[in-house]
Order: sequence, then C-alpha cells, then structure tokens
Amino acid sequence: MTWRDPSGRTLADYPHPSIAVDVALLTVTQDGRLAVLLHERDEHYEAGRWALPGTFVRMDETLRDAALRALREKVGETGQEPRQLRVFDALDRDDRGRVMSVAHVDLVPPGRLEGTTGTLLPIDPETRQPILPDRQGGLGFDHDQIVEAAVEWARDAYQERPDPRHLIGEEFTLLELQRVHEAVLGRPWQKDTFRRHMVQYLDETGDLSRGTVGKPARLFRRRPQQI
Amino acid sequence: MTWRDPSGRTLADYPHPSIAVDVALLTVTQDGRLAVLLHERDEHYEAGRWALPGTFVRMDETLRDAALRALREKVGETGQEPRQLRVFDALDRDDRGRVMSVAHVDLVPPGRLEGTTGTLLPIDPETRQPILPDRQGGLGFDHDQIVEAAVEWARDAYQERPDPRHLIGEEFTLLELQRVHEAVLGRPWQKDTFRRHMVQYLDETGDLSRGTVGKPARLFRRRPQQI
DNA sequence: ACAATAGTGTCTATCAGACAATATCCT
DNA sequence: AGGATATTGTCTGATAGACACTATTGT
Repeated sequence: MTWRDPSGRTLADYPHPSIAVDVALLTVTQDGRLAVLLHERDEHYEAGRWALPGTFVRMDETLRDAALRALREKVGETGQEPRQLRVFDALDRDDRGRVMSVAHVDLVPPGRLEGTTGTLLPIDPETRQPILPDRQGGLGFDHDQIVEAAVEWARDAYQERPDPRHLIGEEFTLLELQRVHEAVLGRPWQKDTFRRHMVQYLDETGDLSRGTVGKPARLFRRRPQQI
Repeated sequence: MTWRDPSGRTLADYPHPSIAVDVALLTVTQDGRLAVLLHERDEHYEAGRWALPGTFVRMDETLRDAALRALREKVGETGQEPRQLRVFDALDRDDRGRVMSVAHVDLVPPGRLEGTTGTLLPIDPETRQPILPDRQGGLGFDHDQIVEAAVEWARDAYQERPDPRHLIGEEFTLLELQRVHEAVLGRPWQKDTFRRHMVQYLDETGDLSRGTVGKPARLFRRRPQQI
C-alpha cells in the first residue's frame, strides 16, 4: 500500500529532519497585563530553563493537534485555536539533532488557565519579552523570538477589531473592552478615539451596566462579521 | 556524540513526518503582468500536472537552502531571497506518505529567468491564480493556495515601499516605478497619488530620462532605509 | 451637592483621491 | 506649432487625535 520510489524506498527511508511545535499561549491577567505561559523544563534536555510548551509532531497528527497536545501535556491546559507564526530552522538550534520548530501563538481568556501547571509571566510591553522571576539568562532555544512574534501577532489582531479572541464575555462596556485592548497593545488609548473606532463593529444590547459608581455604561456585543 | 534519550534512542529513531518546501517564484513580465514559474511534473508522482518547484528538505540544509535548491533543480534558476509563507500540513495532502510543506515565495526581476526550464504563467489579478494554457483542472497538491498566499505577500510588500525587491534597476522614472507596482498590485493607480505617496522614499539623481517622447522625467533612486 | 464615569460636539492636522492647469521636452 | 508626457496646485472627503463640554448615575 505504501508508496515506493523506483529504488523501492518509502519516504520515511530517507533521513529527514524532525519537526516540533512550540506554543506561546498568551492571556491578559487581572491586573491588565499581557502574559505568556511558560514552564520550567524537566526534560532530559535543557532542564531547569524556562521554555514554551512544545513537543515533537507525530506521524499522524496535524500541527494544530500537536500544539494542543503540547499544551495539555506540558502545562495541563487546552488551548483554543493555535495559529502558525513561522518555522525556526537554524541548523544548530537544538543540540539533540536536526529539529525544526513550527512556532504557534494562541490567545485565551484567563479563566481557561485555572488548573495549569505552568507559570504565567507578564510581558514587558516595550521589549515584548517575559519578565523572568530569576535572573538566569532568558528563555531556552529561540523561544524569545517566538514570544516576540506572538506579541506582534496579538497586537495586530487587536489593532482593528473588538476583542477578536473573546478574552472578555459576549456583553461588555466600552471601558472593559478598552482595558483589554490596552493590555494587548501595551499602550493607552484615548477613550473617545477608542469609542469612535470600535462602535462600527459593535451592537448595543439595550441594557446598561449596574452596580458601578458613576453613570451606567451601555452594554455592547460584537457585531456578527459581515463578509 | 549523538544525543540519546533514556531509552537509548536518537531523535531520528522515532518515526516523524517528512518535510518539503515549495516555492512560488514570482516576477513581472514585459507586458506588465505578475507571473509565476511552474513546471510540469515528470516525477514518479503526480506526473504531468502543473506544480510549483519543490523538494524534500535534507538533513543538513535550512529551509532557505532547500528552497533555492528546488529552484535550481526543478527549473534551472537561482532565486534571490525566498520567504516563508506558512506550513501546509493536512494529513492527506500527499498520497506518498506524511509530508508537510513549507510554502515559500520569492519575487525576482524577469532578467533572472532567462535560462529557465520552467514555464512562466501570468496570474489573474482577480482570482490570484495562474492562467493555465490547458484546461486540465488546476495545480497539483495545495499549490493553488500557495500561489494565492504568494500574491498576497507580494502585494503587501508593494503597497507601501518603492519596489522593495528591486524588480527594476537602481535608477528609474516614476512612470517605470508605477508600472511595476500596478503589475504586482493588479490594479491601476492614479499617477499623482502614486507620485506623492512614493517621493518620500525616493531621492532624485539629478538626471533626466532621455530618448523618450514628451517631457523628460526625473530619475530617482530608492532612499536608503532609515531605521 | 458632589464625585465619578459615560457620551458627544467640535476643532485640527493629515492623507488619499481626483481633476485640471502648467511645464518642458521631441518631432 | 503641436503632440506627448511630467509635474504641481488645489479641492474634497474621510479619519485620527485631542480637548472640553454635557449627561447620568450613586453617595
């Protein structure tokens, strides 16, 4: 059944690079900061270093499934919708052998990270790097580049549209929405500018917020995407 | 020397997917159209179909080098600077076995494609697909998606900056520049809008064009990128 | 009444897009 | 002179950013 070339060999008979996935799982914490989920490696390699969850891609799974499995196995969490960033393929990036890694990013609400065995570390908005609790020289592998690309991806996604990854619920006030966007973008936003930019993508629910001080705010929901 | 896990196995001992590269090599033809370099497969698989040049990545080469080798071996041309688009990883995308492909794009001046054994086919600006000379059902594999992504990448690159991939020479008139941009973007551009948009990235050489009918145009060159 | 937050009016600067007038060459 | 192309002036509409005023609640 297996395909064979004229010399009778299958594809797997030729030596070929191994392929891994690494996932930068981002979220926004209670205190309004972007954070990334890391774990301290207890593997047989690079043990003790901070790293992104990652794993080798198996023969019969897609990249997406491998990314979700990496999150489950390494930090006890299911991601949501991992997206490819790019392939890291430097010949010497892994001393164990020839390994390419497909970097992924996912951005999930903080509620999904309750039972995690990983560590959520805040990201410096300027450097786009996690702030490590100890000063032991950064992330393993090329994971600093992956985190940077992940932050860029998230910022891009939150530049235009209201909370596309549903970090907050279905109904929210403009102030709540603004807080999330400011956390992801790592910079403040003028409230009137923000409002006028976002309302075009929002529908009013007709209800008002309750129990807050000051004038109650209208509640909005995301307007269903018109194609 | 080789790393081994606790069970004494190397990375390569575990079955893992094969990895390939495919390259959409784009250029702009004399008649001002975007075109992609294809070849008719004479391989042992999918023979006779139009396809992008591609090859399997070897153990000791980077994606970039594999992409350049694919161009050399399949269409007799050296590319310039292939860039990753994304990984195509559907489980059934290749009947020969589990093969992921890292799609690449490159955009080179037409002069580099003189001795090619491939076929340059124009791209429909609307569909972003090559116009095949025969009506035999499209490209093999998922190469239609790759071409589409490649065109998107090229358009993005030519949205803002003057001819970043140096499809024309170092000195040019604004009309020459505009022709190239219109070819890549697949739509006309108003000359005064185009001019005012581009001059900020250009320096005048001080010379004028010669031998043309009408008022001679000033020559420009790209302003060295200020960081 | 007062504090606090929500929502809006309006001014400015910038920019893309479009039209058309003027400038300068070649034959 | 007349055709052809280059270059620039100017108008319009859209938009981001900023400031400040008005509106509506709880205490």
